[in-house]
Amino acid sequence: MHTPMAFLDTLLNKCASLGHIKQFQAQLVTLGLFQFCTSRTKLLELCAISPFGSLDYAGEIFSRIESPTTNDWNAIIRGLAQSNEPREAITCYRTMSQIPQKPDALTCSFTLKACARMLALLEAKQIHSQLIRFGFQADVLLQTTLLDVYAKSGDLDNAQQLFDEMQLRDIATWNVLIAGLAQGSRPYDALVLFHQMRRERLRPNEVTVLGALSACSQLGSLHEGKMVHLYVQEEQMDTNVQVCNALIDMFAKCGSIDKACDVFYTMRCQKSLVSWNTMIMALALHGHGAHALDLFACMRDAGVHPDAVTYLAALCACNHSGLVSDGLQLFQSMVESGVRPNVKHYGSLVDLLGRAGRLEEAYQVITSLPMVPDVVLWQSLLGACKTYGNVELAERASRALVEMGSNSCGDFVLLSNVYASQARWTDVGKIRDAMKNRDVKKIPGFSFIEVEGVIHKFLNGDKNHSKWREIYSKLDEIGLRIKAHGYVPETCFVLHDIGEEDKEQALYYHSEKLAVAFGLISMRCGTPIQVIKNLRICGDCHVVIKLISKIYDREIIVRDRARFHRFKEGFCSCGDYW
DNA sequence: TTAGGGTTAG
Repeated sequence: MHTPMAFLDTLLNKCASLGHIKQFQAQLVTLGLFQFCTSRTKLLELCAISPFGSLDYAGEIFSRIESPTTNDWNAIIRGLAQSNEPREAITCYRTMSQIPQKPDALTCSFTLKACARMLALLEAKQIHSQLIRFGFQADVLLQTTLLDVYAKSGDLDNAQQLFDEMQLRDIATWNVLIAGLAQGSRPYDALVLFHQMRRERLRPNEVTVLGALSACSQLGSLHEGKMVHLYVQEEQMDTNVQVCNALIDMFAKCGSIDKACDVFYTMRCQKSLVSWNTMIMALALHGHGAHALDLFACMRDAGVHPDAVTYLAALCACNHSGLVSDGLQLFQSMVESGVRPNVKHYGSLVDLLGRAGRLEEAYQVITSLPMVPDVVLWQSLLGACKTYGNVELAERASRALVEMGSNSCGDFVLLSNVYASQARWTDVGKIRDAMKNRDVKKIPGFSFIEVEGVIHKFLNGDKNHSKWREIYSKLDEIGLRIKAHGYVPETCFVLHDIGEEDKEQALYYHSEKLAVAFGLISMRCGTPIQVIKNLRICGDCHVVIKLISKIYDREIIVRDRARFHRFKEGFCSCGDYW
């Protein structure tokens, strides 16, 4: 014998379309139960959050409730938090604070989720203080949600503090902080936490591993990455497609394109679109353009449809390998296949045209863009103008950059280099003055190198390393040897108001050179030296490292912001294009 | 009754 309520619940469980939801609502109204029974709240929730529901219709149901309960509000807020308009969830939460039905821990949880999606730190802090007032703070799930908002919004100090203060943590709590640190600016701390977790005999799961791998990728730490890989194999997590994708990305970004290929080709699970995208991007990063285009063709044969990321990766591969006509064709086929190019795709197109010396066409692309151009497009054009010595177009690009409010050091240096290449020294001087007057933003360059599992970091002109004297004397030795090979410092890469000799000094001690010198003195002969730089590699360093690879017969790999440079026997895998 | 953590570009 069923009670009427149990009967309603059974019926509700069978709802699988908006039509069913409407029929159910009509039943409730007919039976006179709509205003009073809990089934109404369940119905509302179903309508607000299930894929076949409708948030708009949920709003309509909600508006017919005479006095909505906290649970009714929760259903709506939960729906809004996962919608395209998460801000509405916060608005709703505020409205709710003014009525008799007070928010509960769940209301806060859903609203915080909305904050996390919007990176709304301020709003999250307000809710945090209310949580303390309401006495909800002991709840692990809620605390973890809160921790997640702080971490995602970049307030890592608060996230860390919250974590330290928590009485009770579970695996999700650790995962949130690890992922937050990894995606924020503290990948090293993420790995420390990962190891601490293992020491405390907690068992990292797939989510933990994804965070740890992301940290390894950023640090370029092959040593750490291999350890995580080992753990993945031990725990048989390599059947998880996301873990495999993260492994591909990690190996590629840590310089080991062969291992990345291994993982890709021997995956035990079904490859996803992301697997293909990651692998194509990995090959692009290493300048293996032809292989990347092969894969692009293979994925279509495998019935996987390329998306905007795939096209970007493939275009990037063409760019980095100098496959200009392939790239232009690819862009065309993208438009034809209905994938709408975004500003990044146009950026690649400008790069391709610029690289081919088709500067006017590149300029036309930017000026006829169906969207607002970003600074990167103009910067690409400016770079191409430098390569081809086109002063007039370089000035136009610079003007555009200034109008867009760009105040980056690199832009000024590029224009100055264009002038310098034409021996227009008065103009070079003007740029220098402009830079002085404008308080130009300069992102400090730094480089990492991993030696025997320890990561060493160098800034330009850094003397903080315990072996700095040996490093500097190695650089002096390098300086002498490369000059004997005909090296002339390209001081146009420096733009300070200093004399030529000082300029040479400024170049000598660039962070990537310090890291390479440290590698030479501390790593066994024959071991490749691998360095990671946060910015693009400097032109002079590129010349110097090519020479070092030849004179010292050493393979040197530099990962910069854009790609890998593999120096061997005096040549670089980028073919001097970057 | 209902909650938290996840891979590619940028």
